[in-house]
Amino acid sequence: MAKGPTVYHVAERAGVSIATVSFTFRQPDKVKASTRELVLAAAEELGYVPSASARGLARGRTGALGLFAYDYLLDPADGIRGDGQDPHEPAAADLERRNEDLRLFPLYVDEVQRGVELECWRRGQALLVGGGNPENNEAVLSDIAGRVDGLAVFPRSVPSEALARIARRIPVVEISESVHNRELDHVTVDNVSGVRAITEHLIAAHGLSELMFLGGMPSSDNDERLAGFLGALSDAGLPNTREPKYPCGSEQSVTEVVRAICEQGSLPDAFVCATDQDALVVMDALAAAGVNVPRDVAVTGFDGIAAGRVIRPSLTTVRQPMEQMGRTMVDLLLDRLDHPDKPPAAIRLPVRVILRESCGCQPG
Amino acid sequence: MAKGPTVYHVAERAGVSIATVSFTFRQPDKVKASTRELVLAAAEELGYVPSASARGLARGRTGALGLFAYDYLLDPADGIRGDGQDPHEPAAADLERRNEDLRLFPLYVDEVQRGVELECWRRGQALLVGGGNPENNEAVLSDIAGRVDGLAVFPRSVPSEALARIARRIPVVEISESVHNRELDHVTVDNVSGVRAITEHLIAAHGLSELMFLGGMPSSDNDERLAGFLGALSDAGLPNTREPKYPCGSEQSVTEVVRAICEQGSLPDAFVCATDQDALVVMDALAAAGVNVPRDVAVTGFDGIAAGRVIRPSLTTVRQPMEQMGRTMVDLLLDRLDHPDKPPAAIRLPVRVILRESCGCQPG
DNA sequence: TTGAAAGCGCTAACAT
DNA sequence: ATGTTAGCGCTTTCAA
Repeated sequence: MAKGPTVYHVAERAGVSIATVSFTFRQPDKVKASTRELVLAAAEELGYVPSASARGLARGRTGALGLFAYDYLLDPADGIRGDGQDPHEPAAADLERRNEDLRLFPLYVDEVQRGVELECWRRGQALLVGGGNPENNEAVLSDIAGRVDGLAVFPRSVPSEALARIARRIPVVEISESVHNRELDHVTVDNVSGVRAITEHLIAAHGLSELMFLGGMPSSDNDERLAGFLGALSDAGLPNTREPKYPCGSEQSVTEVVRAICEQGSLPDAFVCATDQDALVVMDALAAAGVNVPRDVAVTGFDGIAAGRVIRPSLTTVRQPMEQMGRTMVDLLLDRLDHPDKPPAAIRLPVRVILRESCGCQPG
Repeated sequence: MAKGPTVYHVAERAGVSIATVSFTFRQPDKVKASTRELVLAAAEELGYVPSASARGLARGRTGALGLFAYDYLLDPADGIRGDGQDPHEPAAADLERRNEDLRLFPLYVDEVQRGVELECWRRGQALLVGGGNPENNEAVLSDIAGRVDGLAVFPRSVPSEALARIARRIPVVEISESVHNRELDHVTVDNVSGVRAITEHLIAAHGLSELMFLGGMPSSDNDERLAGFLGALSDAGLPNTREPKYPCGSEQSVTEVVRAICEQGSLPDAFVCATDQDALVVMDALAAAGVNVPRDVAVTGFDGIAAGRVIRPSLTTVRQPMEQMGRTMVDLLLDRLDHPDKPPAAIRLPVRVILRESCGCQPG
């Protein structure tokens, strides 16, 4: 029992060759029914479980895909735990609070991951998941890379040199961030139309005119969202009066921006945020400043994370088809395996505006 | 580029033997510094990524662990999608609604999974995740089994014969459900103390006396929780007036039980529920019947899922250390690999009562 | 329809 | 300190 039965054991037991055992499992029709029964029975009795390592080696394919995501709970600054003590007692207070704050809902990443999982299982692929803090990032990543036929990654979850290296060996698909690496396959959403539509809604349905785009690190997604915003403004003949305030880098947090605006008493009519998480932060900051949403100012997000449905006021947003994006990543990977030489694909999925309370609507 | 560089290529390029290449990666100290540089450089230039299949085969260990969980979104009854149509357009309305209902928060499974992930990455183990609907369950499961050194499973996520078979070959650890299979390692929590404590709280702090235990499928966890409940009652000298009403099987849903009670106008002082999810259902049913919590009746849960913090009234519950449970599963697995002959372990982790609004307390 | 045999890429004795 | 070599368990021609 130490080492587990192999094809050899099964073959011996069934009185056939190892090739026949292999055939029985991979191409059951190629063996006579009676032989098949024999082999299957032997395998059953022995508790035979094929070794994926051996199979992978022999076939040159592992039959597994990988997913690598950053862990938004692990702050790069302070690593995975508060102290290096007992690995099982995470610096409780601190970590707990973080969990309370951030882990409330399935976020963007989780929902995409779910899509990846479901599609992998459906297509008979094993799925390896990786992640973690920047310290062991690369180790985990290249370990995974050696185990899979293709890799799905979230942007920035891994240094781009490491990614490039891996992409030389196996197909890699990146979600969003379409500009980042033009050699890779990508799946994105229609950021421009989404933000354009939600902005138009604010203007047309609520008669708002002084809108401010806010949030996020610069990224190609956010650039596109901003473009959609500006497009809607100009279509409506409105000036972008808040021009200097959009995508703020890390040196100026969203919270601080909002606080400053509140203190100056110079609220816009609406904050059009680059992501739902930004919008949540904005709403928190507004609440802290005693500003009422949507009465005093409207707020919109982008993503459609679950939290937006639950908070009060509920968040008007642009929903990305996250599960489908995950599934599409798997599609692309599997497709790429069969067609290594196709030009890089950039699938762009549609989005949907979801009107809730934070813009001033009163959803049913 | 088609097949990717191997040790042989690296060795040739660096002008050393393949063994030296191997050593360079596995035991860097065993090779002269200069040689090491040489090899590393060659590997870098070639874009070498070690094949985990080959390594696994040679070493007799894959270096990966598996996690298998049921997917609570996939109803066994109707499978993964409403129609068998386009795999990318899940029967939208239906699936969406489910997501709205169930996918609001990270549930028990998610939080445990998170612990497993973090611990795996920390310990340098790759992680394979499996799940899915009952149809491809077994296929996915045995596929995973062939790829890993050990497997963590949620109870009932897989037929027990299949599990037994796998357990013959690799260590398997089950979370909770300690009675189910006594050969396997288990990690559980102190269900009895938890429910006892929360029940005592209802009695002592709120002066309630007619309590009703409710919910869940029968399971060893729920049995223990019920035992804690009954223990607290008898300690307090209270009769279990609601005896016939506890763990209701599938033939009588929790919702129906609550509705019936409301219609009869025979509310107890409190519903002590077997899980948070049961408690949420109970609270929904009560709300639908116009019953106010906690004024008319108190409700408590068990688990400590995030949703309980967010709903109103917030849910008084017993929190399981879910992340830690996941980490512990990994511990057990890794430990078992080194000590195959140790007797089966059953780690029981402590729980914590969390007082919130649904019992009548006024937290924070 | 089945068997024989040559690898797949790497590790780990064992030699040198 | 490094090289030689024999597998690890399976797939897959090619023969029989």
